[in-house]
Amino acid sequence: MALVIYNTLTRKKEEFVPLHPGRVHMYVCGPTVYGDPHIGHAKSYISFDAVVRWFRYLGYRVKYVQNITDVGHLTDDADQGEDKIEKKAREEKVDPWEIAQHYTWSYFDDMDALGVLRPNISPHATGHIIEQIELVKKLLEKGFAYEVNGSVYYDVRKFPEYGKLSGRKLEELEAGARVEVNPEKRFPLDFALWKKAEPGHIMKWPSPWGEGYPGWHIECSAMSMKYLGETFDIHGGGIENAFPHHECEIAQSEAATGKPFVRYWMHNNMVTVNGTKMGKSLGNFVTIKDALQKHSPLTIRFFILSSHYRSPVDYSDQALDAAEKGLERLHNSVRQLYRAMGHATEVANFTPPFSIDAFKQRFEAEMNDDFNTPKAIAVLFDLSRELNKYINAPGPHHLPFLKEVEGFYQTFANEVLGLLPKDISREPTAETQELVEKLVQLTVEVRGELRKQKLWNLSDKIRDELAQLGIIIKDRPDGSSEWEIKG
RNA sequence: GGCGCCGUACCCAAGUGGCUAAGGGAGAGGUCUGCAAAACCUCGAUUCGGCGGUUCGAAUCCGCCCGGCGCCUCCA
Repeated sequence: MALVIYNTLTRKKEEFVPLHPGRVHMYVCGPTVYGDPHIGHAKSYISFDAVVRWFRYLGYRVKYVQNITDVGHLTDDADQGEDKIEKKAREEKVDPWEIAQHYTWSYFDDMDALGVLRPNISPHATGHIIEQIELVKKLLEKGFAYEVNGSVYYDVRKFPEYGKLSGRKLEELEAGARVEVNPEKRFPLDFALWKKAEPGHIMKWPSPWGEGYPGWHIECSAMSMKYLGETFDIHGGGIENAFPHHECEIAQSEAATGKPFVRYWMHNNMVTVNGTKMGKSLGNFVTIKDALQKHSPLTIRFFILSSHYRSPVDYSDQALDAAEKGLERLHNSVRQLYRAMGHATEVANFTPPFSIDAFKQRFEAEMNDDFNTPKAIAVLFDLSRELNKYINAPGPHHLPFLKEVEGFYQTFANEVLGLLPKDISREPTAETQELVEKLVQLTVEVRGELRKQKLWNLSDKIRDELAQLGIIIKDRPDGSSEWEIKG
């Protein structure tokens, strides 16, 4: 079954055909590192993480590039105002390079915690000044840009296709323009490729036009084409960046190379709070670090993947609590599977109680339909229901079959969606863990004796105290007990 | 004002022309249990914001209306 992707450029789902067979070249706009990442970032990068993981499952060799914007992103309207990183640096009374470094690490810390695989290349804008200058020079040579007083602007009227991604026309944009026009611009919608550094500006570089710094949009064109080629497969990012950021990237890149820039544009929708967009400038954001105080990383990941990447999702603690319970249900099922594998055998004349292959096909079909993670998750729940029924039925259970089911969970729940805890199989990782298990086992056995003697007060006390330590005891009908450590 | 999206059970959330409208949470009843937890079984939208229209057939297409949101200025 073919993979189809919703392409913002055509507003249709299209079959994915890679430019180079067997390979996917993909670029996703990374963060501007002037603050701790929030749940909105989590949605974007978890969504594209699932996309990358799915391509890898399908056998593609993925080259995933995600930039770090550490210069050039201005605070206000188009090409006015202050550099966001310099502003933050002034507020915190440190230099801008420290700000960029600090929040870059903060970003990766949070992504690591959420199980987001690192990109293959994480280029920094400040590390690619030369490439950006070269691109600006090329645009000047080709007549798509003009220099005014040490700054260089892109002449959007020279690029007739400007607006093709976001479905806008220049006249409409001009009419709706709400910001004061920079007098250096020939046309209100022209945008900065290079900005002259005003006195006191710290992050600046020499250029053919004097000391200055690159505009925001140019970095993505320069870096994506450097690492992925002048035409590449997929460019992703938040929907709010479709215009103007991605529109400008297209204009710059296609004007410079004369070739199509990107084949498939993918945009994730946003996270809302009480129905309103979560955004840095709105101040209604919840940082990932804050969220992790209340919810586990897997819960956040599960919550994000439970809605489609192109749909908005409303963040609330209640919603996260519900997600946590749902995810726990899934985990219980997998834990039960590992427990059952411990005493399963070969069953003669075994008839499978359900078809694993059918589940696999369903899962693949859902993911191939524009990465429909909510439906893929529903498939996991359906499998868990079937598996629970089988395991709860009188044994013995067929080990090869259970192993196949395990393979399913490992492949799809773990490798593709990243939703299983590392220790889900409860394999002891160290002697100490073994010792803990033996001690708990001993305690549980003693409690079993107490229960036989109907010393309920004492046995309940042991159960409650162990629960306080995170060890949950579950008594079975036949008088034996199971236990597990809750993370 | 321009462009675009959404409105599905108590909550979250799939489904975009045709089998019984996924899945999760919460809830109710049941099995099991000394109790509890977990697990399992059963129940829950004759209906998809409203009103019209197209069609043999629509939650799905078209029109209007109501409500919410996004982009058009920085934001994943």
